[in-house]
Amino acid sequence: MLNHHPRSLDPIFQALADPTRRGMVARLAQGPASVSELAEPFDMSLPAIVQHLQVLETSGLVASEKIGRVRTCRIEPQALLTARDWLESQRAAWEARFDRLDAYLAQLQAKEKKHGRKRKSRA
Amino acid sequence: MLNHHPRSLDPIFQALADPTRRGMVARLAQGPASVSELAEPFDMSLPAIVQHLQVLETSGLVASEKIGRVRTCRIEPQALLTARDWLESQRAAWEARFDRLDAYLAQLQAKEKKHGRKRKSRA
DNA sequence: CTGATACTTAAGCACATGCTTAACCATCAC
DNA sequence: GTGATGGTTAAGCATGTGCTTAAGTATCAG
Repeated sequence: MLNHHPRSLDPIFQALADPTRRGMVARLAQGPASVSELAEPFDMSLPAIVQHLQVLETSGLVASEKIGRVRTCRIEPQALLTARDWLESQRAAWEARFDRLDAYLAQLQAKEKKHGRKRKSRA
Repeated sequence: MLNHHPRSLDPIFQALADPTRRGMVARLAQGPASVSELAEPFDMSLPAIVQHLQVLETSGLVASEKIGRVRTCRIEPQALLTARDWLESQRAAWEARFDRLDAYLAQLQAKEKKHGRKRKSRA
């Protein structure tokens, strides 16, 4: 059984629930960038950008390292995978139940065609 | 080119950034449920549950219909897919850049050796 | 050294979020 | 009708979020 409710998903989804932070993630998916490079597309003060960056780092989606006076940020793909896998497992669960329902309905119809009386008992 | 920053991702990720709401999504992935059924696993007042449900509905992750006095909720798989696909596209972008970097490094190494054989550096 | 660059820290503020309790409304069973 | 069931609405409150400006630190360029 998969672990469906790890608390670590909280900060990941929280971090992704903001267009500025998603923009940063998308930028970093193309390769590492400095803080100012990350800030450039956004009409926002640098402290605001740094705060977004802290949210991303705390969530584990981004890591960074300071060399000289430049902080270089890179994406942390494992956190991305953690979120994607949770979503995928939910989708898969939904589809499995959909398929079971579908099979059940097909069976119902098949039996009705033949005899119109016999029914499977399982729900 | 895919549209990477639709605003509709905001409420979806926001909705998923809470363990109670993820629990409800996981429950609904197994099949429809009433409000009280959804509330049952959580140590929380019913109005709180209904508020979480509203967040899920506004995000498009869940839909519901009231029949008699019972509101039946079901998952809305398209919203789940929207979120999953964004994550997957970021992961894919990261991997593509990783592969390009890898190829570049391999090429560098080949040139350095002048006559050296090609090597895979990503075992 | 001097000044510019690249952040960093601190404080403050408006608004959003996640609960609560109390009261209310609409079925359904009898 | 009465009462129980399932849900809804309203109000309030503590805490969190997303910015801002102002001021500070550390490095590099000359």
